[in-house]
Amino acid sequence: MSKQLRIAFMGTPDFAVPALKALISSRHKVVCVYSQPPRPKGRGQHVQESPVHEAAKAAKIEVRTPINFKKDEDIASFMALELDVAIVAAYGLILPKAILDEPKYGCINIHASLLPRWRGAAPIQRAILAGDIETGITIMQMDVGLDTGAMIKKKAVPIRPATTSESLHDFLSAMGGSLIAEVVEELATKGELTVAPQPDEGATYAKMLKKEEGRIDWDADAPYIDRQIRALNPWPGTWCESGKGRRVKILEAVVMPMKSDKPAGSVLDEDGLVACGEGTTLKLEAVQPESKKPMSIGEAIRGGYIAAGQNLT
RNA sequence: CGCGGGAUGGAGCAGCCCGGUAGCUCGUCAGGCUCAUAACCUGAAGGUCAGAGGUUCAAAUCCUCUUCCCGCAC
Repeated sequence: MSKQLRIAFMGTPDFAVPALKALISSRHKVVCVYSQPPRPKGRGQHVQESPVHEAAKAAKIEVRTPINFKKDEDIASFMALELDVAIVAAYGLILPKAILDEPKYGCINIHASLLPRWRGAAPIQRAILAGDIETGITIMQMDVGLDTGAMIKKKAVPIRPATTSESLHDFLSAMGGSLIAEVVEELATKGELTVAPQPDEGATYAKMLKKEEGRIDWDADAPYIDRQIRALNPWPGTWCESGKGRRVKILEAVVMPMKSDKPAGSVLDEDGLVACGEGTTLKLEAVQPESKKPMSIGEAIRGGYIAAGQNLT
């Protein structure tokens, strides 16, 4: 049997938690976890530890939350860990070369796309928004570029018409956990990694999502708006305004085969059919008015939030 | 103490400002109609009005506090 590896885990949001847990339950040793520092968050601005931070604490692993790796002392304490490898998943910090090169086998990243497509911050959402038919997980050796390192392992999953960012996120998150466990075990057994250089050809960048991208432009065609709803769910949410400046999130909708010559944004009937760009139509299924809980379109209409004949903007 | 909205039968709401018998659209149940139906007609059940105090002859409604939920911001 090969040796037990000393691992550091670096990650922040929910996405990274399954990977951390997979490593904790492996035969290897997670000696330290790095995460973004606790910040005021959410309603009430309470200071909250990141999901990875909490998971690490629950497992009684030392957690470090440096602002960045510019200070010598932070680099020194990282070196003092005498790592075999560092596993990075949605950490939220750019790692300097000194850190990348420090562990014996370098730093390995879990990325939620089929690289080189969708390098960057929001690969899951961008893949859905763009209408890709598949995406996946790439495990790669990190280098100084942004998600440009050599690829170790890749696994694809289909994007179906009902796929949302939320469901895809959870699936890829779990898959990332099992893949990284395989890679680490492989590394421990063979003492090296088989890597394939990542081509720049076909590379695209997944820019961070902006709040404003969640606003619906009813002049867009229904298939696009549908992808927008699925891609931006649950964050930042897809929304429009319905009378009186009240904001309404659209949680679910389906593209309908009917055509309409009504102005984009018109609510056509009591079932929530809405006219979109180029004559296409979209039927709303579930919405959430400002200050209210999510509800079906039927409830929203009975509640007076949406009415046939009105214009959504 | 970041800003704001909300809590009323099973669901979504109205009523609150100007205290005085609990209302609407649905759902549920029963009966009717129909070849038939998620349709239509008739009827019924179902609510400590989030909780606790206070004011009042009288509180869903006015005052105070508590709990929970949500949107924004982040």
